[in-house]
Amino acid sequence: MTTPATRTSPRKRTSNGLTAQIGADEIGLDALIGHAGYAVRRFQIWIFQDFIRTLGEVDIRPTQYSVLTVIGANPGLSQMAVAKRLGIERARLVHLLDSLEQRKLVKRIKSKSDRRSHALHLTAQGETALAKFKRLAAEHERHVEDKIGKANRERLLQILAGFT
Amino acid sequence: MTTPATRTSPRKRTSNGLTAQIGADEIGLDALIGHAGYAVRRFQIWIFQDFIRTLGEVDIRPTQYSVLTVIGANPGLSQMAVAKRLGIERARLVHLLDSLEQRKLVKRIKSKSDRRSHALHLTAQGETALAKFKRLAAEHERHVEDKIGKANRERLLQILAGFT
DNA sequence: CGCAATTGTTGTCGTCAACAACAATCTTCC
DNA sequence: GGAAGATTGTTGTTGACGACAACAATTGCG
Repeated sequence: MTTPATRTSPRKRTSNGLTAQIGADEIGLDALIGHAGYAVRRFQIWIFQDFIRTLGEVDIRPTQYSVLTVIGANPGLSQMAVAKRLGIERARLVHLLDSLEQRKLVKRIKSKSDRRSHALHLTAQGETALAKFKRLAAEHERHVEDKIGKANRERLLQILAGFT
Repeated sequence: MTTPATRTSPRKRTSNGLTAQIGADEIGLDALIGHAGYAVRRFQIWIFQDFIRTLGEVDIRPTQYSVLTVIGANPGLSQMAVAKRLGIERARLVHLLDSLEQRKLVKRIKSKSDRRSHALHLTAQGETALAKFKRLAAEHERHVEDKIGKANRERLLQILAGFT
């Protein structure tokens, strides 16, 4: 937990001779505390690890989940549209869909109105699978609540609503 | 950042129009909204990009900045201690320090008390450089304030304080 | 002393963002 | 109607990053 945030300057003389070995929990972060990016990075690592662990039994990672969710809610989207909406490179989405298609969760249907693009749909298997994924994702979300508190999670979502 | 330049393809329905092409901003996220992880991921991408851009003139990335800050505040630390404190693999820290040492910002001093380890220090050049980095980082932090609001940034730091 | 643990290092593997190039196809404009 | 330009999906490369495994040198402990 390492909460002694009030520590200021734990430096011990080391300039030439003996090296002062300090425990990791005694090291001052100084300017790092107060940087939103640092806190957000650490939190994002934690939250992704919990997501990956909670959905480990179904082998679904956060990005895969977001793709499935968007396709499920908007059948027929093109790869370009999905990529743009989720902030994923379309080059990257190709591999993601290759994987999901091999697992029979998604299918690419050649669009007749624009033969360059594919209309993305969930398979029947994908629909039922996504339902299970959503239950597990909800469980993960409860872990977040346990970690930072229900009210804080709500506030967090509210603060960051503009980025979704 | 959900690039503002992606204002493309305002077309919505092709002439024969079987497949409905929708603009990216009209796509429903459904279950994705309400997931803390998704919002945090998008926010983290935005904040890192702004950090990288704001400190682009000095070519310092977030991880490099965190390493320099910790060493600056705690001279003489071993690589192990820095890695543990920042949640970086010690294997990864090797390359980070190689780069920073080549740029004459950091020096590894062989510890006499434990000849396995190195005591990490900023060079004189590193000290003055870090001062400049901190000014630019503060500017970046103001961008965050502009984006989500001063009060929200404070609240965010408070909520995520346990992860630093 | 001898053996386990630690430290820095090297290497591999997989994820992810950012680009670049390309063929097929569509749109636009002359 | 047709050439020129843009878009879509695809392949490939690069670099940052996290996770692991193995290794030599060194330390610490039984």
